Amino acid sequence: MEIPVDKPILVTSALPYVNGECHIGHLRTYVPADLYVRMLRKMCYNVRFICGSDTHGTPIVLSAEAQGITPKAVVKRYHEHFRQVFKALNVDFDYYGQTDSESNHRRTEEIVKKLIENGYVYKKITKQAYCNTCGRFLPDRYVEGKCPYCGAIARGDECDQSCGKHLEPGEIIEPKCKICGNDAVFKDQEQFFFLLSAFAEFLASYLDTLGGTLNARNYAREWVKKELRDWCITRNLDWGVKFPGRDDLVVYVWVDAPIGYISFTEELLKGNEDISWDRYWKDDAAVIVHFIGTDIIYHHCIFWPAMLKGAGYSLPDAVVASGMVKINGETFSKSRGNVVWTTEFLKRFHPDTLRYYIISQSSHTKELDFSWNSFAMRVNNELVGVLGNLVHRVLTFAHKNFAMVPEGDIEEEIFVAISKRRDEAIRAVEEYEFKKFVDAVMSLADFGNRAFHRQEPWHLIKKGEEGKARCGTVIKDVLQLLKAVCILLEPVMPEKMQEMWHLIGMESDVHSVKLDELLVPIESGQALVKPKKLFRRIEL
RNA sequence: GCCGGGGUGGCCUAGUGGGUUAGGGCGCCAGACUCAUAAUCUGGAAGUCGCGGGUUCGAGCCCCGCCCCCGGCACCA
Repeated sequence: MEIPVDKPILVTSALPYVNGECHIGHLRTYVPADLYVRMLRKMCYNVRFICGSDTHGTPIVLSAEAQGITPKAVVKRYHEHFRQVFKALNVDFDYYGQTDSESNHRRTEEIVKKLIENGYVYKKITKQAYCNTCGRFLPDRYVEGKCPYCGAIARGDECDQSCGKHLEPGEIIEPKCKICGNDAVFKDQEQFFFLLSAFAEFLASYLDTLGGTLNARNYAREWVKKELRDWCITRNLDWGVKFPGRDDLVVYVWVDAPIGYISFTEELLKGNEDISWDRYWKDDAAVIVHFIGTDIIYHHCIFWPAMLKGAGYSLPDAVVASGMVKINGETFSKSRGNVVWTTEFLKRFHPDTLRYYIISQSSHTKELDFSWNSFAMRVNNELVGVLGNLVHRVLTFAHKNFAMVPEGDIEEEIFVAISKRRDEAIRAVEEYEFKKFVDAVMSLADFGNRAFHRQEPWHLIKKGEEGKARCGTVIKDVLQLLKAVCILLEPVMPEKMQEMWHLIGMESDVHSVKLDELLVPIESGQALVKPKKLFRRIEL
């Protein structure tokens, strides 16, 4: 998507559901979003980046009960955990909130009231499974019984193992509570529904204008082409945002979760005199980009825009959906131990190597198959072999023979090479092709190795003053390349590139350096220290 | 079943307004270099671009049929 230069941009990253620890699957969304934001800033856009914890819903309530603590305590614990993980990985949100905040309660109530006012919410009696033993109503996924069509064991809402038919509430035979295993009964319950069916036409045309990745639009179109069923937006729970006027009902978690995007914007901009939150969410004065995983496309491309439209809010401009992560070809599974926890990973390896791997291993919308072997290969071949080695060899050589950035002019071909890769990198980011982005930049380092080797400075240095002067030019050319690599790779590996920035004699903060610095010749005379190794080989 | 994505050398993969010898990476083989983290550089072998038809002077890219793989099929965070 081409980004309008004159508008501020709001980038959001999917809200982690805080009932468990962060695994590397989560990062597939956050790391590219962070890269995107850092790169846009280098391109001088006005960007704000927000996220927060998704705190409501049944799984958190159950998780709390299992641990004998309150939902609030569960939320607090994992909210803190995610904050720390993001900090460790340098996923640098301008604001990280949580959906149980007062302002999110308020904003959710306001939006639900508005939907009611506009005639998009209606009441309906439904059959709801109730477990007498647990003393609670059961969401469909916690009900198990026999399929009335084929007789196989089925979930409350769908015959998921056998015939695949959708089951209406109350249809399932011999319902049992999946939590305690005892019999469940169906009770009549008053629930509220969102008139999603009224938005079919709107959504069809909206999806045609939506930016972001193709997988998001295609997936959503499929639903719009079929019939859109109205959506039950209330639950019989205590934990959550109360449905207006009903103390016994909370809104479904997928109502208040995305509204977090709005309330976090409000919280971020509170007291900001230059711009207020409603410029983003009411006046259509900003570009809104959501980074999510393919598993929640439905909610972001169907429910969410319909809700916003129905309540009179601005619509998202782009939805960028990342593919799922697998481990050694298998789906994540906590029970089978097929999972890689982020904190465990970070005990062993530098966060930037993980960021690099996630970005470079596969195209953003495709599945990423993690393996320790492929991780080690990327680090050893690319970060150590190509980039780390180039930095180390040229700086060691320069330090020994010059001890500073040598005099001399930079060859024109260097600037040509940099400009070419810069353009490729910008195009890649605009297309959400983050692998292409990193590949384009790394090819500059590759270019550097070839140039250095071809000109054999280790021979030149032995050929008197003239040789030394030419040698200086070779080094300076490569340093210019490294400067460019550093700037362009900062969005991928912020910490390592800051280290490298200092190694090549730069004193500023590479995080705030803009793209126009790419073609500014590196200055001669700056002291060069004996380099330390930027990356270390991984032996498995 | 329906919808979407995909099937390109041992592995991963680029490549749609159809047009020079199908591009890159990993791995492999040979050689070079020695400034450098056994890193680097040069060269090489290896592909009937899922199958069968068709359109065209010409198709990985277009059309028809078929096979296979992956994901989704809703209130589940």
